Amino acid sequence: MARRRMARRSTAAGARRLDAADWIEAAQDALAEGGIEAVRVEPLAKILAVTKGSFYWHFADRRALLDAVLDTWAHGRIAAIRQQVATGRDPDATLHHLADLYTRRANLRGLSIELAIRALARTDAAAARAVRAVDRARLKLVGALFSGLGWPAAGAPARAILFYSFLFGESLLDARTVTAPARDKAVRALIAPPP
Amino acid sequence: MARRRMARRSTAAGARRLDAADWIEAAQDALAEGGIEAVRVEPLAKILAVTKGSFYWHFADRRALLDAVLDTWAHGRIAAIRQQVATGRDPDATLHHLADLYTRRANLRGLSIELAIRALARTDAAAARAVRAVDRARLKLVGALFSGLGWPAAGAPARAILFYSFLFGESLLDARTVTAPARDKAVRALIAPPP
DNA sequence: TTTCCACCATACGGTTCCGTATGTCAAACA
DNA sequence: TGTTTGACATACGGAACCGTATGGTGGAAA
Repeated sequence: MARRRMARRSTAAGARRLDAADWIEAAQDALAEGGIEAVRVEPLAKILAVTKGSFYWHFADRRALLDAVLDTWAHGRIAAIRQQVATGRDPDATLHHLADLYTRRANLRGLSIELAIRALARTDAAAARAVRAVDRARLKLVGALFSGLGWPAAGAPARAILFYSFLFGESLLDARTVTAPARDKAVRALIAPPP
Repeated sequence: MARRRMARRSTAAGARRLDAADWIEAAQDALAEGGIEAVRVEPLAKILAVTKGSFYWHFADRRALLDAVLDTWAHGRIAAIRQQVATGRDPDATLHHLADLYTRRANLRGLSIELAIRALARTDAAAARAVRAVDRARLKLVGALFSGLGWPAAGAPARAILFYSFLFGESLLDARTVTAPARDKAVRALIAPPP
């Protein structure tokens, strides 16, 4: 439930008309809650309280919706990481904030979407492309943060890989087995300056 | 294609009869190559060159197959990690060997199955239980390896979490963006003894 | 040899979903 | 006010699957 730009156009009965963005947002919700196999045309239509006649007005087919979701996700994540590293905070605080977004479940919906897309990327070429674009941007920018922490040019990229791998990997481990103190300890070890 | 206990029973025409284990193995193949949505009764029957009449003889329903796959996977992974740490090698060599199994794609099929099951675990309770059992065993045993490397009792569990999070997370990143040298550098940093 | 049964084939009904074709209606427009 | 048109609803055909019911068969036991 991100921005709900309300009442852009509404009939007398208050029933809004939909556009492609509404379908994309509903698809992201389904992706977060049920994975890729929950992103289906007719169930989404039911959730949006319309029929699939609406869907096939806005999209050619289901594949077009998936591509739009991937495109929206990739552009959004790239814009987000650029914004995160441009806040003027020091690298240490920025990295801790980025880590919190995933490990502390500050953005559970975003995390679920990300994991679903990365799972899809193992078999879907378009998803793999979206992941590649996001990874390139993140590893570049986060690598610069580690450089700012004092890591040499030869070590910063590996540190950035370590950082992001941990964030995604940790969310795949059993949440009841990974205790919060151990997890936070791992995060601090990752963000620590070079010896 | 693990052990193909061949010709346990075969007809004159060479057409083997199947048992539940054959279906589980085929399901694992499908899981590795197409994710959970590829594990379907009729497509599997086609691959095994039988009809689904065979399937419903060995299993009550599709859910029973999934549960059997999860059970087989969990027991197999727990037995495997116990065997890995009991080889008599020093902790450093054992950890590097474990890391290679994932990061060097020495066991791509196993990795794909693992990721598919962990993705499923986000929405499926039985899969979550299987993941929990495996994580408990692995984190305990690998934590002991880090203790053997010299990490204190207060730091070894976090190190084990870091280790396994990295392995799974790294395989979710774009393979073309994560260079092999940077990846290996990250592995060495993870397995390094405490400062 | 006959019987038996594990294993599978065949056939079916039912559900869910995709995609298309076409009708409908309110709102913008002329 | 009549006409257009964007945004649906309705209805349909078809495919893919699930699960069941029941019949067939080959090999081992009796």
